[in-house]
Amino acid sequence: MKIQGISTQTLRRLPYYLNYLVSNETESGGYISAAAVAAALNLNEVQVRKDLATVCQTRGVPKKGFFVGDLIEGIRDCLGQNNVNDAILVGAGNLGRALLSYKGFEQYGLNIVAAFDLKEGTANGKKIFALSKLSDIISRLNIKIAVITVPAESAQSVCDILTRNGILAIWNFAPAHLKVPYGVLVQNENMASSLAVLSNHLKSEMDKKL
Amino acid sequence: MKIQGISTQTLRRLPYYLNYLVSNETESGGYISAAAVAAALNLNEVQVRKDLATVCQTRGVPKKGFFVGDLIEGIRDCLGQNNVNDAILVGAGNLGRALLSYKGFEQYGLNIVAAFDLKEGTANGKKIFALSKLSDIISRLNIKIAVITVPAESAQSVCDILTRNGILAIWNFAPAHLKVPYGVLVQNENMASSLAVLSNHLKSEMDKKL
DNA sequence: CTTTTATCGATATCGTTTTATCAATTATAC
DNA sequence: GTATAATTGATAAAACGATATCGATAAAAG
Repeated sequence: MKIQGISTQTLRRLPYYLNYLVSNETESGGYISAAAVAAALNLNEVQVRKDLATVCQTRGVPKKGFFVGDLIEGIRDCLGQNNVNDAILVGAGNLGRALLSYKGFEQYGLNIVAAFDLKEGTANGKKIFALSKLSDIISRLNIKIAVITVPAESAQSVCDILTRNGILAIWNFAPAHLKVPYGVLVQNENMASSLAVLSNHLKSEMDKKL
Repeated sequence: MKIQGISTQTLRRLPYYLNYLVSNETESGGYISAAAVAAALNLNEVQVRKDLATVCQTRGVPKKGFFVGDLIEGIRDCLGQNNVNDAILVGAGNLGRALLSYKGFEQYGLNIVAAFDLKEGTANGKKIFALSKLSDIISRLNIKIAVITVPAESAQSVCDILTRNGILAIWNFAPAHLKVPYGVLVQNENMASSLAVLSNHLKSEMDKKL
């Protein structure tokens, strides 16, 4: 299957397709058209067609659409949801603890196996390791994914430790732009950025009404 | 100030600038150049210059840069961080509770004043209201922002209730595309989408090494 | 006062993503 | 078997965002 060469934007839409396809699998009669998916998810039809064609092994059939089973399998393959990825989390503050207690990650293929903070402790019944043990544990467990939930000031230094020890993908919740070596991906999950967009929209909507 | 007509991407970068500018306000000597900010945040210089020029009242001064005070004020204005926005949260499952217990939102101008779920209860010492009271409370408190943390299946129906009652901005954590009336903004914060990007990157990096 | 130089602002170029268009294909109906 | 209609796949156009280039400006230095 074509795993590489999928645009980031397409990749971000795949979970939406998957969710819809799985929850409607039975009633779709085996095939579904790009137009139907687009209408359901409120997306552009051509965009959906291109996305689906990218991930689906089999071609779409005129007058019928794409075979739902192949679509689901193709998307799952691209997302790697069949093999759970082990990850570590650095920063056991408020947000870090909240994420640790969130049970929904495994469903998406992420398994947080260890958490770290400045000093040892426990949170939600899970052991928090001292930062000094970071390098050791990453390399021994051969971890490739890390979640960063430390304050912005320390994000880069934590990031440096991580990449030096072979981390390839970082899910960054700190409000800081991280510099990483080539080949390492940073996915920023900045609550503040999202709130920025929301809040600005709200403000201009309110202004309109004055 | 120019609140409307700011691109979404610029808007998402504003919190980064703000964070950097505030934490370096004293040592910057009053003025800072776009190049300096760009270097610190690992961004393109021209991009930063354009962004800063968009939000700053005063023009940048050759050989000096932008006046930091004006920058901070301009960004805060755009983000509406001076007036905390009251919000409600619907869905007190794992993720919802995690967000409720997260103390960092007010810092960014969001204040969750009430939470709702199918049935009443308490979480983290906060009262959870029954969904039936949603309409009433939204209109009485004149809430304009809502956070959705319900399962994908019920996201659209919750969303409909919200928009019917005057909600203008929705922060959607459910893996579902929401259809909203014109003028309502949905900001998707899909963990699954982010994980999709991370996981796919990891997969293709690992494939390279084989 | 003049020269130098850092910085901005504007314009142009480039690449990516989205959207539009249309011919090719094939199931379905007659 | 032929016509019809839905749907795809491919190509083109448009929109958007990021980056490069360069002249204009004003502070600083001589």
